[in-house]
Amino acid sequence: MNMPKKYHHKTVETGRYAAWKRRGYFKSGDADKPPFTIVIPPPNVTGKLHLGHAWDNTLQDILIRRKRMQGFDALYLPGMDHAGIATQAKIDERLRERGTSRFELGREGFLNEAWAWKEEYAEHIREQWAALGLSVDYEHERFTLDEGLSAAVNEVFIRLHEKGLIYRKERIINWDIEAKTALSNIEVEHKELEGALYYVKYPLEDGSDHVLIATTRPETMFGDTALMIHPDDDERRHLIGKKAFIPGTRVAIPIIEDAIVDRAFGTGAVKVTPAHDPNDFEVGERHDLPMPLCMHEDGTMNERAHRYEGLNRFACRQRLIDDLNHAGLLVKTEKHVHSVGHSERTGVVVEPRLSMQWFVDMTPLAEKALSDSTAAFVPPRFEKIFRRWMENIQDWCISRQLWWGHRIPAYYKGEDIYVGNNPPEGYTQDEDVLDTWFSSALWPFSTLGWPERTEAYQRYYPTDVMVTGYDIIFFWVARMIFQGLEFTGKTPFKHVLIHGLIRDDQGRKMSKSLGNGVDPMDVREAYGMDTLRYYLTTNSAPGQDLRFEFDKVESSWNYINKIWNISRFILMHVEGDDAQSFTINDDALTLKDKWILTLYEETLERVDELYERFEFGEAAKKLYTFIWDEFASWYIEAAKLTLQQGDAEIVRNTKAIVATVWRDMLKLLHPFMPFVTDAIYERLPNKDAEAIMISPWPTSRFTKHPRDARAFETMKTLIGRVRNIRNEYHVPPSKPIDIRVEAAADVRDTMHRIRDFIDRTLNPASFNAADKITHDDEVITATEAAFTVSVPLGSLVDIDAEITKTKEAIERVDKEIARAQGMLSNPNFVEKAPATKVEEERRKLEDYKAQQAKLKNRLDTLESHV
RNA sequence: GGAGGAUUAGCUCAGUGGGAGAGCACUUGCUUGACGUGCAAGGGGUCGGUGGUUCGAAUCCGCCAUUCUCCA
Repeated sequence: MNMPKKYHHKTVETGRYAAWKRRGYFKSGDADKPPFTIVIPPPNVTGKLHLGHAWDNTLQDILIRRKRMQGFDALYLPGMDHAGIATQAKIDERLRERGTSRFELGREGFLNEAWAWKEEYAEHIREQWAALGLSVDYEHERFTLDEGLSAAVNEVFIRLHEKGLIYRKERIINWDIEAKTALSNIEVEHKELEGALYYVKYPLEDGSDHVLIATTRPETMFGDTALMIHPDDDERRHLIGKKAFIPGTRVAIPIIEDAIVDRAFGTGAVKVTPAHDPNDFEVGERHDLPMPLCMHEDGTMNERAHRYEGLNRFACRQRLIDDLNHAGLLVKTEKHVHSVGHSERTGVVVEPRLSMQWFVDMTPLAEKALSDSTAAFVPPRFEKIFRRWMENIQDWCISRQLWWGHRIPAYYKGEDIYVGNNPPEGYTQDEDVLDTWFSSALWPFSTLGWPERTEAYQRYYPTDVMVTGYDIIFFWVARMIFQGLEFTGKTPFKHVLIHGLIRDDQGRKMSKSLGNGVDPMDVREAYGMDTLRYYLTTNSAPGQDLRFEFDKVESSWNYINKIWNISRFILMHVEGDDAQSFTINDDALTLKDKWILTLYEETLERVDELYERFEFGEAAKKLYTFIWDEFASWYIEAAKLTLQQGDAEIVRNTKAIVATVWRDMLKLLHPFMPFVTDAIYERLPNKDAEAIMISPWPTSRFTKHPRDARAFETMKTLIGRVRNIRNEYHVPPSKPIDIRVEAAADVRDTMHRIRDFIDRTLNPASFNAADKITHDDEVITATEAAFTVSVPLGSLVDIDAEITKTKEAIERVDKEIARAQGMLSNPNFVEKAPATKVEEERRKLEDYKAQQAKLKNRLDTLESHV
């Protein structure tokens, strides 16, 4: 026995992962077992994993480790995502620091840089997976830009195009002026901002009057191609067909009518900028208006803005407003709160911009997803979120003006477009790449070899559980579902386990800008990865956010330290024993043995059920209570005596029970804390496998003894009541006390059976038990249904205080009796409530009545003393 | 505007039809040979408000309040 007194996480964890990997424990492929598959949500190759990854991945590892132990061919498939915009931005930054740029390097040179970057960061990520203890099968590791996965992306693009579900059109898209690429709708975050509504005069061409327009974006006036009023606008009806000048210019635009105008907003007349606003674009199409852009791709004004050319859009707005004001064309400015789109990637205000892009026609795909998806969301409420989004789906802009990604398999020659894998001579490929999520959507099957019908694909697809945060249900889960159904005919996973987000100790989202992030590797350094894993996965309810608190991390550490010390105690007694000696002899079971084995069975059943329902917090809590409050605090304490004094067979049997129960508890804990359980398991003389992670998951094995279990619970209560008396009256444990117990024969018999334990826990000077006990001295009494225990404390006894306490106890019991009688005298309850409930209430009522009688006697005795 | 979450002990959170729970914090005592990062005992809550369903509601339903999030 050379276990240190204190749990030392570094010693425990160092080298352990490498050994598991070396021995091939993570490998899948045993065809004799049923498959169980989880694909990792591929982290971006941009950098480090954060606490969110640690949480998400640990949940996956918990599921996988348990299923592996349960005899499944468990495949936990790892991989990474190329993360187009994010990675390209990082590489651009690196190049800038080096004094160069991707434009200087050219596309090929840039891609070489990008792949070097990927190799570097992939290695970082693998190191972090190892630190997390993830039992991933590296032989199946994939990257979204791998050859096979790229082939899958091309296949999907080409097939959707053939079906007419992918099209190329000039439309208003969300333009990120910083990344200089299109974004999809869900990559835009809407924020309420206080802006202004500017009231601007557009002079009529004939000089007779002007039209007053209210706009939040005056700088786009250089892209105006009409003014618009409502057909029912009688006051301004005469203006229709006339022309007005864009203020400050000699550019005349027509005044048109369209029912889309909201007459209640602003002045009831609006400007139309078809190339910079989605609604105006529709108007432009309806009225066949020209659609000029007035900005460059970087958000600066173009030549149409005349003297404002080159200014960025906001600087232009400011200057323009000043100038209009001086020219008397600005009538007024009102504060105006409105929703402004920001790039989810770069944070800049998104510019709606007319642009030629590729789109997926979502309608038929969404319909199929809604009717055919069999994904069971956990918790179920998240399914509603998925469905609502699908029901209100919009077409998906999938082209990105980037270099790092899957280049679109479309080729051009003059006006001709070819989409496919083998372009004819003389065609040049589209410069753009696809949205990263376009390839992520295929992840559950592209990683398994699709579109080839590989062995892995046929064996492991569809996958079993997808674990991810609620923040990417739209981005990812929904898209995997419709692409899976479209291309494999199956929902790509049976369950979707949704977890929340990690927040800081004040409930704020962790973010770089706030600087409130916590690095999982720092937590590992201070507390160990088992502590972090346990903390993350057991401290919130499914789907709920988690507030990161070091106090709780610490209490998780304390728990593992407790587990360490329980193990230490057990190993002190059993280490080196012959493996054969751990067979439990049912004929030699003591009361406490029957109690703990009964509790063990109940715990195992319940924990398994909770695991199966993904209720890890509850499962862990159940284990915690069993291990700490029952097994350690009572069973081991009682076993200490047996191990010292019992006869040889009882000692052997006690060791067998302790070792068996504990080995199984380590197994139930293993998915949460793989390192420490592995380290302890390997020292056990009764281990049943080479390593805990490949050992069999415990199943029901003991007979339950409910009556003995209840009898032992009564003894726990008895001991508790006497301890309470000692504490209340400040009688130190070292001072022996007389103990008298009034109880029926069966209870007295039980007490007799655990007399040594009573002696040890209560330190009695004398111990008397009888049917009826009368006292002629001053005693402190505790009354239960099954017994009355009294301790004579002489002058310490305050009769008045005892009377008060007894009266309070009677009041409590009276209340309970009233409650139970109320229920039982209600015919509706007796008829409608389950029979077990009714029976339970009857039993309680009898217990309370018994207790009440004893308390009343006690009160009489006390009062006669006064 | 629509949808959803949260509201339970000082703090952070579980629980979810049938006697209010945990961790931390707090009080008292303890050199009990696994653990003082521990052991023993204890104090502390009209489960946001309100109406309803039910024999019975912290738990289910309606409304209100506060707060957070997503969507438009």
